[in-house]
Amino acid sequence: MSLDRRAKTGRRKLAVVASCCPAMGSPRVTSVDVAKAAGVSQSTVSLVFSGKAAGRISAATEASVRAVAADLGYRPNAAARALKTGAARTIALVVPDITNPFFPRLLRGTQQAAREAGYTVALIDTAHDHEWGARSAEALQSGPADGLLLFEVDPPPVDAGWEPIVVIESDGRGHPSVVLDVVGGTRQAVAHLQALGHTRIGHLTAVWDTLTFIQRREVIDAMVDGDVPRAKTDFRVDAARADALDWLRGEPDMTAAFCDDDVLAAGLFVAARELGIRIPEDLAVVGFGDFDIGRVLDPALTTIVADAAALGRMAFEVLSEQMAGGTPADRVLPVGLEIRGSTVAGRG
Amino acid sequence: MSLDRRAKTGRRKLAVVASCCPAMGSPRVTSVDVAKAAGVSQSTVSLVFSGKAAGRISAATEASVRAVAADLGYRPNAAARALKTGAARTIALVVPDITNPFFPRLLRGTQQAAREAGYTVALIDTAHDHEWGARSAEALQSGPADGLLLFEVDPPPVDAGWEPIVVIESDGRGHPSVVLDVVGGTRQAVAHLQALGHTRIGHLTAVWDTLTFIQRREVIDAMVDGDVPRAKTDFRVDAARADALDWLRGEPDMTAAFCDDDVLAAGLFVAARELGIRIPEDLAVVGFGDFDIGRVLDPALTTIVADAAALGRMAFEVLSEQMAGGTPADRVLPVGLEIRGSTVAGRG
DNA sequence: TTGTATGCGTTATCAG
DNA sequence: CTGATAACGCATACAA
Repeated sequence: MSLDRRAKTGRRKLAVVASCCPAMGSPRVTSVDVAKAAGVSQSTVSLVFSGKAAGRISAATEASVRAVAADLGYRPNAAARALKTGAARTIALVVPDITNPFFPRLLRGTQQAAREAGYTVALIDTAHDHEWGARSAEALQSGPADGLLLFEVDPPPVDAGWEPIVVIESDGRGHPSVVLDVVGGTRQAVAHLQALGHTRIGHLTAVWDTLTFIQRREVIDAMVDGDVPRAKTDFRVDAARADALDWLRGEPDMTAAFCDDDVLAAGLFVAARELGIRIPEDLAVVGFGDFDIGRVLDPALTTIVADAAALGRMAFEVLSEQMAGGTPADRVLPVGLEIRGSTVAGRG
Repeated sequence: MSLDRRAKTGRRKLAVVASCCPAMGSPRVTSVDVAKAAGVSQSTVSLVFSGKAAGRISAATEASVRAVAADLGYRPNAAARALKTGAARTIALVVPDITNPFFPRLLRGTQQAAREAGYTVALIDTAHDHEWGARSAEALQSGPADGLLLFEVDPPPVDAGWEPIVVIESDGRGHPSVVLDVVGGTRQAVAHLQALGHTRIGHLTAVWDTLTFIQRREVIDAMVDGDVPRAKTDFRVDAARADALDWLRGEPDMTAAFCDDDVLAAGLFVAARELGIRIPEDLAVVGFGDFDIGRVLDPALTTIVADAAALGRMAFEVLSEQMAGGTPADRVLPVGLEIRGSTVAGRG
């Protein structure tokens, strides 16, 4: 009974709450409140705020509704809208390590594209916890996200309880995928080193056996004669430095190294510095990614330029197509070799 | 009429959709579907999945409900739950530049804390677009997020249509805030330089006039005699390098520089290298943040260590308190000076 | 221990 | 051009 009365005098509620205690909870203004205050029906308010007012609601009415709404501080409730429409206008991007400079750029590109399309991006950083990644993907499917961008996370099977998914830099297993031209980039890098006369080329590689790293290993193994000196390490400067220290000591006749990431290359630089190994005279180094950390090294790092932002935008486009009901084709983003001082003395 | 019939034979829908065309849209399984298939009521299913089954639903029933649900691929609809409960179990973190190494770490810390509490973090990167930041904050209040963590974004007034907000590294204007002990850190750094005998100490500062940078300027101005050589620059290595080049040329008698960020310091290093200025002999350099980019410089960068992850965790804790209805106190996170080779030769 | 009924705030389909 | 009214899927007081 008293509830009914409250509903009928609901308009007064606002003033009361505002002057009472905002901390107690948000004074939620609904479309009904706006309708009452504006003297129109709730559906009119809805029409105005869902952008479907054109040609259906008079300009005067719309203006007054908007004015009243602004006055009351009304905002459409996202949960209710999502429930009704079945779309949250949110996508999730799941990445293994937001701490690696590649991923912030990926996120930024994704977010730019998403923002233009009116989508919000929720970023999930799994910190290389595969299970957590998989569970996040699972959880996100329940509805918080209308679509998923998965970087190096095993996607759920295509047939399962299901939602638009695009896979980045890994095997789509049926889902559309977006990848860098890792094979092409690695070939360029190795060819560059070989053109410089290097024959004993090492590979400082990631500890993870995911598609992108497997491809690099395969390309290098195929292009380089004999066995390839190889060390696996974590994508952190200190870890890379420590592992590179051992590696360099154990491979005295290695004259060039391909690193799976600029961060690894930076670790290798530090190790080389400690051992008195000169770059590029004693050791030529190539990285992957083109991060700031490679540009400030002395000499600057030759690297494979990967446009992470473009990859993110591309991934969003593909996801868009998929959310629109299409069946997008896989895409490959070209990469380029940027030659700097770490392979050619006196350069950059 | 036909709608009613569909509702009644709804259970069959699943099989049809599954065998037909998954790409057409997700075969949404609802708690009603599960209830029917399990031969229980919808509320029983709800009880099971909202974790309130203990002592109310028999173990056998619960097990069978779960089995059927798993079989059908049921996931509770987040929007419906959010609508009903009024909480999305999501918070948003708004940052100015995810590309700066500080913020990924901040995010990671926030996410760790949030995850433990069962919250998801949505990251919004404004790319230093203040308006976009403000609008995001506005938009997020509608309900996608139960609470907001705002880094260097002007918070909406406390009294407005309202939601829990914690402000990081800026003026809360009534909202609880979490900040680094920037004043203490800057003091330590300047004192360190002065103890080394430097008197002409410059300041490579940010182009933004936000609280944290204003504080640093004030501390330095107060501690250093005479005018302080100062240059403003963007938080990008190339921008910092370019600006530092001019700055160094124009300030020949400056013997030490405090940089607002390790990224700026890295730019300064590159510029100094190009000009043949030796670090630390000709110029001692202190950074802020303790990023990888400072560790790989030669010599390594003396810096103010700011634990971004801890700041993120702290911010989430404060937000938690607030969401729980409390009125948390502001908090300050201590920072420490890490002395390395860029100020003291032969060190690190 | 389980089932029934109701409403969260929206959107969308209709009459008016 | 506008106003009732019925879902959307879940949670919860209450009845059984």
